Amino acid sequence: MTRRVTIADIAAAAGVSKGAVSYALNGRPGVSEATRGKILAIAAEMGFVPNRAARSLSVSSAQAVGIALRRSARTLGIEPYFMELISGIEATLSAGSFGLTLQIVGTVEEELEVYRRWWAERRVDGVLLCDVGTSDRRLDFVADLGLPAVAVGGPIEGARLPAVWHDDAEPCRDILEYLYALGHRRVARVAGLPRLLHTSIRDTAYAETAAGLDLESMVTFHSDYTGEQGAQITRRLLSSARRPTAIIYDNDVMAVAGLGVAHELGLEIPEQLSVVAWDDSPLCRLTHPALTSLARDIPAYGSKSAEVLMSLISADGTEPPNAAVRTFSVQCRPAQLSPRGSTGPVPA
Amino acid sequence: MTRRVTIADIAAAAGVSKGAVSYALNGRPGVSEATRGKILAIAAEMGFVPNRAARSLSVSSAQAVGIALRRSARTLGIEPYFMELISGIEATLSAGSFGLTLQIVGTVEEELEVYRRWWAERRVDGVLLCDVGTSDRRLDFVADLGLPAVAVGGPIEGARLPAVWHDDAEPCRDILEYLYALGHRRVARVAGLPRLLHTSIRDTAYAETAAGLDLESMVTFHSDYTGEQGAQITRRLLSSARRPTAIIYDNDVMAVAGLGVAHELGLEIPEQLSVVAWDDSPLCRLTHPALTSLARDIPAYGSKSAEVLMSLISADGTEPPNAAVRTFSVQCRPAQLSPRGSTGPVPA
DNA sequence: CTGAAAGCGCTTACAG
DNA sequence: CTGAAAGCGCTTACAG
Repeated sequence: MTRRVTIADIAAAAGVSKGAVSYALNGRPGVSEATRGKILAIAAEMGFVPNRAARSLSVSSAQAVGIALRRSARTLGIEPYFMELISGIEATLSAGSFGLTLQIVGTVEEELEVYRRWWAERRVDGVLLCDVGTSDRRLDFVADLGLPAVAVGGPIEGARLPAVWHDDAEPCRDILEYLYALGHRRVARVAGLPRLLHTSIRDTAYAETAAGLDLESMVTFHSDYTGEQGAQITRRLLSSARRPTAIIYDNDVMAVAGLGVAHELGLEIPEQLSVVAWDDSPLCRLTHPALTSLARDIPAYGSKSAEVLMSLISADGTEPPNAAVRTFSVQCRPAQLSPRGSTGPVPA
Repeated sequence: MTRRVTIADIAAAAGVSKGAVSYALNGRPGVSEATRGKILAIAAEMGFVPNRAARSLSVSSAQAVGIALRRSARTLGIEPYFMELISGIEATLSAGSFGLTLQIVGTVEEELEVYRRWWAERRVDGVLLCDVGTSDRRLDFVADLGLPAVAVGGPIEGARLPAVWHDDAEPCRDILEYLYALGHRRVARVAGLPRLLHTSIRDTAYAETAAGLDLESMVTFHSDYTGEQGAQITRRLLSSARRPTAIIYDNDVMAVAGLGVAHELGLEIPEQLSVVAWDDSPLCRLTHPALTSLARDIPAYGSKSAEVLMSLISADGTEPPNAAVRTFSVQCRPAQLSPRGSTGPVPA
């Protein structure tokens, strides 16, 4: 545990001032190429790594972004979505030598408080907002705070911050038309939390598509994404008089749970029931039969979000209220239908 | 976006020195109760939040701990284990107003490099080492570095750092004796990565327990924890001449995959095959029948690890090479058998 | 109990 | 191109 080497040590060893060392290290003008090379060599030899706190204090930036997650431990664990998203985010951040600070919160109020504190402390330079809601207090809050932020979800009308999103409507149309082509006329959907933006976008898309097809029924039940609710709703659906011949689930966890219920009731899949899952995690390939799903590249989605946030942060210093940057909206590739064993034609 | 308030502002408003403000804010002696109260009131009114970087630079501590995860995006996502662990860790850290810095790495070399950099930068005050191996380079590396660290796993012989762990041997005995009591004589195990410490501990425990019972066979296949390998090994096991009547999986993901294969082969569960999973995530209740599992409180495990690390960090300043603290070993409650529908007696 | 000052390790105008 | 100096916002001995 030797003493940490600082720019003062390098300056002494190189026989120059600390300022010169800083210029050399940061690749800025102010030193000749000769001294720059010498300084760099000495720094490398001494194993110099700049102290973050000192740098942050000087440039008034944390070189870190934050994510506050408002989900319970068990919900977070079971949803492959978040870990995949975080993987993508983290990979991009660390490539830009940004750190990722994570905090789990219980309520919106707590979440807002975390943002306020992080920003006041300068613990982060910006945040990523997950689980965007239809009417989301956080959006205005961070904008008012002046905290750089990117919404991971959208599109958001009248946004005061950039959003990274993918079209949820198109995949909804795809899957419904696919099921229709397979002969399904009674389709049910186990949807996510109604307060989430993408749930409401899907609600609308399904309703509009259904209106254009002569379906016998298209019912939707909202849930909290847990396997418990997925199973419970499925049980109710499958016990009804004219039960659906196909069920679409808004996440993979509920689809797996629904499949379990179908097995429990002795239904043959896909002969007696077709099942579709959103979010093609490996979970979908674990079941028998494997689940037909709507696959998105979630790590790429996280990556893109991090990228936009980093550009927002670096842009922020130069021209603060840049409307063009703020309302920047990036659309990712929509979910693709990935048909597997859990869907099939309705027997004549 | 008003200017951030600093202790200088408070000092000016209160008519005292910056030093007095610092003493008052940190609850240290050096100010009278009267001025302390006045300073605190002004600070609260002005919405003061101390700048992290400045504090870190002064006290030479980051008020943050780091976790480097060496797993792929998809493996991380599918394993509820990590998110649950992180939830527990994070809850405890933020209660102590420590931040959590997360990084995902590809190789051990990268991981070691991350530790070196984090410590040199003072980006973290300590790290949590997950996925402890039987022969783990990281242990000596961080000890040599002088970087405070806690191993999340153990027990570790000749440890130079504290370990938080739970006994894996006892649950192994429990489950094997339970299966034996149900009449199972041909038991198979789909184990985790052989390089991981807990895998080898379980290997030994099963072997020793099996030796004391008159089993016909007790085979073990090692895997990488993915559903793919779980399914593949299960297929092989169930296609063999004298196939096992019970299979124990080292994680829940493989157990779910194994159950899928059993369904695929038309086996009745538990009549023709009993299935046991380690790690009782909600995943185990999603299947039909629900999986008998070995349940641990993983968030609590993470919590405890974070707690030990924080105490190690605060102890570190006072008496650096404290052997008693360093080799501190905390044993958590071992996994408990949670019987559900996937296990049953062997038909006569 | 209180104030003035130095220091943590960087960055960045500002003179030479 | 280079050096000396001030400053980022805290903490902490050190005198009064």
